[in-house]
Amino acid sequence: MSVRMVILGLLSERPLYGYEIKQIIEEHMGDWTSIAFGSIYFALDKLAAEQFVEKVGVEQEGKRPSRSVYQITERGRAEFMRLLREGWRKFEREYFDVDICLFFLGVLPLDEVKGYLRARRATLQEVLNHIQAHRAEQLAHAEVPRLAGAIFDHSVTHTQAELNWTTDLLEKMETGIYP
Amino acid sequence: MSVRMVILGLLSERPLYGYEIKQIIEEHMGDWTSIAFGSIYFALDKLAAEQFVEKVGVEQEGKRPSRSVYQITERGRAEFMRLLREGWRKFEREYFDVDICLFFLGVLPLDEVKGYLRARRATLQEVLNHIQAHRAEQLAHAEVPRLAGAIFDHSVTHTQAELNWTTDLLEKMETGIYP
DNA sequence: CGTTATATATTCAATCTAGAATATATAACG
DNA sequence: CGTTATATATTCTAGATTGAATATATAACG
Repeated sequence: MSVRMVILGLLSERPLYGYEIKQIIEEHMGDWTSIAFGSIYFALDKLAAEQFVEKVGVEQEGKRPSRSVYQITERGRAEFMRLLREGWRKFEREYFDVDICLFFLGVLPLDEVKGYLRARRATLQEVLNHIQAHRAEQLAHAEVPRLAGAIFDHSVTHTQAELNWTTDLLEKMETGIYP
Repeated sequence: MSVRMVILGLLSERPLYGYEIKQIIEEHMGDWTSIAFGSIYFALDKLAAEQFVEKVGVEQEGKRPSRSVYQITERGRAEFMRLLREGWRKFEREYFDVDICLFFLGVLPLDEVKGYLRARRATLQEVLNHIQAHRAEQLAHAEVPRLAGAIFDHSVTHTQAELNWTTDLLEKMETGIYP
């Protein structure tokens, strides 16, 4: 549902075509979301069928592929607000593949797994550094909305949480508490 | 990929049929994973076509629907180990719908959003209490493998992280730092 | 100036997922 | 004992998602 939310949100500011939406997402939201081309065009089709958006025309620059521009409708604005309310209200549990790997610990040699955990720990530390550096850099530009800080903090918090958990698990494995 | 991993993992212990796999997942892994019927039967079909599992026969108790029992093959065991290695190695960034809602803050009245954040904070605290109680209860039974503790900790860590972030964001909104 | 790389714009096939629909068996209950 | 609820077992459809494939335009570079 977040695909629909992003598209309606961006279209609520001005009319856009598919490729442009992809570009905006990558440029302005790339740190905390990712949506494939297929998903965007699929969602635009569906939203148009539901009359939440409508095709306002087909532009073409020179001989480049023509582009279908969509604008949001009144119904679409209402739907966007509904989706936002739903998004704020719903709390989704998230699942981690690593938990499944851990559940089947014993299938792979223990030392091999410890190696993976050490690598994960290192990667997580790198990711954390990267996010924090990127955060500082982004927020130096005053143009970025203030809330961008909160969104960065979200990533930082969860990455730090994952790093803490990984470090703790590895320590318990190395001192023989686990498995 | 986690669907395949779970199925191959469970089949690596003994032959099972689809519904049984669903039951085991809900009973033993329900706290940290969830797989729908459709996904299980789809994956079994696919795994069979790839010769990672094979149908060993069709049981039937009385006049109940017959059940197709699958067992893992040697190729399947190798594939399972490959998937485990891949699972340990890959680090997947996760995205949160709430970040998108936050990006579009300003569309809904600010007080309404604050209300949602307070509700989220309360829900998160409840979820945290619930996990911790459940964790204590589960680990009291000595039969549960020791690593179950680590998996619970994973949920606890991330739920706590989410709670911390939410609390912080709300505080900044209430003291006027945000938006 | 010719060649290669990159950017523009969309479509498509392949895959995966959730959950309702189906159909029957047993348990529960007054 | 009849009715309702729940458990067993799978199938099926509708929907969603990804990433490659397609086709052209501009930039880069020696």
